Amino acid sequence: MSKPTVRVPKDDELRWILRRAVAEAIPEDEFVEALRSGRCLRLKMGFDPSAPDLTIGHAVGLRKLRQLQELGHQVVVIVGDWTARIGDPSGQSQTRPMLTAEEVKDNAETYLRQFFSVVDRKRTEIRWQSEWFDKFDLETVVRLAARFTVAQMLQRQEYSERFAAHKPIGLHEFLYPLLQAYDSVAIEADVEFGGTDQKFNLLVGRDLQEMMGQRPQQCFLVPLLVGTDGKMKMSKSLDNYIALEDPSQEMYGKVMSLPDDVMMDYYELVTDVPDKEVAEIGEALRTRSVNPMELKMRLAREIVGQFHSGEAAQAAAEEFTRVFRERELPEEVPIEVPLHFKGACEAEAGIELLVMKHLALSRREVKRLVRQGAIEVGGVPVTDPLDYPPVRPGSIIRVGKRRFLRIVDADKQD
RNA sequence: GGCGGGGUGGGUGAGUGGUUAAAACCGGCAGACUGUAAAUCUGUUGCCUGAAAUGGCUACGGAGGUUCGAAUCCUCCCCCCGCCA
Repeated sequence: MSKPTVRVPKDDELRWILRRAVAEAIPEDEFVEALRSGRCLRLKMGFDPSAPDLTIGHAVGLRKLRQLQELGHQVVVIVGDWTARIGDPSGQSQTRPMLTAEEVKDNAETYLRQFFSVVDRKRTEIRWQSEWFDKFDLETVVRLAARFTVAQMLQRQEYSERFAAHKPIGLHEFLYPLLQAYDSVAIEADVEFGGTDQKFNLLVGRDLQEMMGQRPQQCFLVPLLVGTDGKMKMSKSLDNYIALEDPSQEMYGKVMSLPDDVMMDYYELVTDVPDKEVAEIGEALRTRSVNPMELKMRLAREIVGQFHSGEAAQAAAEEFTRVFRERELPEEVPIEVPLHFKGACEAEAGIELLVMKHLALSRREVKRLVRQGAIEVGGVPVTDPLDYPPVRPGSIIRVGKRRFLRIVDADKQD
């Protein structure tokens, strides 16, 4: 493996790396020194292949990795195929079902595909925990566990909170930080990356390396991105996330659905809009000198542009305006419903259709929607649950603001 | 091992024999308004049938039982939490 040459960042670049979208670097002076040393750093980032969808919340950390790669540093991504079996004890973590080897492999693949949409694959080493943990025997595990105390574990907020709230803490959960820490030893990490919720785990890694005679890693913590609900951290389980692989249209819409007052977090954490400009936008928002919608549209374009393309962002913006501001029909309605017209030019389309196509959960819900005036067929609002206007091939059924269905002639399909 | 507390709808959580498909809040959905899928306001929010209903079905950890009737009472089981050991 050829040693990549490492570039030492200038002051303004260093400031960007260290200040923008960063919660904490521990210890910061060590980290700065490391960057200035010209040494190629091994940047560790681990993940559990249990829920493989990456969100733009994850992108905050990945973008940092990318920045450092640009300087020539080496990323080491660790597939947590062992820790995935334990489940990171975040908040209300339930016991997760054990994944089969096959599922883990699939999930890891999916994860990495998304990971490399931000991180440079060429400067990344992929390692699996099983490389070292498969060789562990009970004695090794016991010795590892013996290095830490319960009191130390209870320092972690998640544990202490659960403990205080009389919520169960499985013994094996204490193993989680230990395994993650050992990863750092196994790959001789220089810096480990994670969200602020990972602080404890990363610090355990730092301690363990030192105990085992290695140079202790620095911990680089990025802020957690708040979810689209504007309250909780973005996560798949809370269903308040924007996935890296969300289609451009949906990604755009989800950004537009952010509460106005979390926009600035997004500007700072997931865009490269320069600090000065971000500050100006923040000011405009505070003084209400600009319609917040304008600022949010800019944000949505930045984000879609980054994870898709400029053209996709442009198209999404136009489509958004058409559908939501002008309440016109979208350019394309992806859900098609083949109906048999049998030569006739019109046909009946009942409520079953909407249920079948998952535009509603039950027939009951459809009736409710009708009562609320949410359904229109071919531009005509449905007012009577019993009386649906007839449809023609090409008719569009609209449910609420954003659910659409297009009727096609089944007999003319192949 | 001993004693005590607890398991309710997507979430939090009230409810101790009928008026309870189950308060309240959150979330979800819809409508109005807005140059945002923002905010705000209003409505709605188990399923099936029905024009509608004082119609049916499913539901309060699990299995049985008492009763005309049970989320509510009894028995056994499973799980969680605390204190003591």
